[in-house]
Amino acid sequence: MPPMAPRKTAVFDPIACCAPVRTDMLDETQAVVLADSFAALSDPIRLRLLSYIASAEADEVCACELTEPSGRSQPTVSHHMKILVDAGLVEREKRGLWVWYRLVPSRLDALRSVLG
Amino acid sequence: MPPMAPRKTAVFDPIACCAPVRTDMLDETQAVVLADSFAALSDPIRLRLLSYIASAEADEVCACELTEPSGRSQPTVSHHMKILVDAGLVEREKRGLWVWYRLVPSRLDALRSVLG
DNA sequence: CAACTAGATCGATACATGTCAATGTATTGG
DNA sequence: CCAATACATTGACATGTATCGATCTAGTTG
Repeated sequence: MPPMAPRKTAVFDPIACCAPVRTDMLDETQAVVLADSFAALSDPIRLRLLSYIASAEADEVCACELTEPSGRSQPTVSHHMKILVDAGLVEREKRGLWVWYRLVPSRLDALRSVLG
Repeated sequence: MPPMAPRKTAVFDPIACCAPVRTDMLDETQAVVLADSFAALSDPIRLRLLSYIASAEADEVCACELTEPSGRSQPTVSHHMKILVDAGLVEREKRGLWVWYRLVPSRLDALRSVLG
């Protein structure tokens, strides 16, 4: 049996905004929530969709603009956008026939801070 | 057809350390690499294992110490640690019978900066 | 070398996920 | 109200992933 190192106690702020992965041990519940967020980023198509919106001049992008650059069918893009929206990384707004997507920067910042 | 917004051109530094998701559109290859990294973080057990190592007093943790707090079998823990190591987030060193794991902070920082 | 041990690998199973054609739904315009 | 349109949902399929018991591998110790 190798030597035991002492461990810090886990003190956690339930606000999802800044779970300190690198300073305290995550409990089961926090881990599930965070894993879901990272799962939304774990697909190349979704990363490209997110990046496409983020890199647009305008702060929102029409859904009709996403199908072609992603190289996937319309239902597939719709499916992936739903995952990004459900993860809270993107906001969806329907205006008339069209749907517009916007980033939710605070959520991206939150995820970023989790890695710090 | 809704109004078209002009788009920035994608200029990319192939060094994985700082792909700017929020300022330029990712190409296929970058997206796959990054998606793999986030996939390593997309499981609650792996997040807890990572967090366990990160929150330890010592800068390395014995594999034998990981099975019990994770609540999974030894083969399952070994499987998840391999994924973290393959993703470059954790380093593995075998000394005698035991295996020791260390974080790779630069990789975590890199992933963090991707969200910025 | 033989017995023991820590961890990796294998094989099997159950479940999750990406994908698209087909169809459904809501909104607009004639 | 009817035809057209933009997007969502459904159904089906293939692939990927988490899990664990059983076994293998490599290092240690007598």
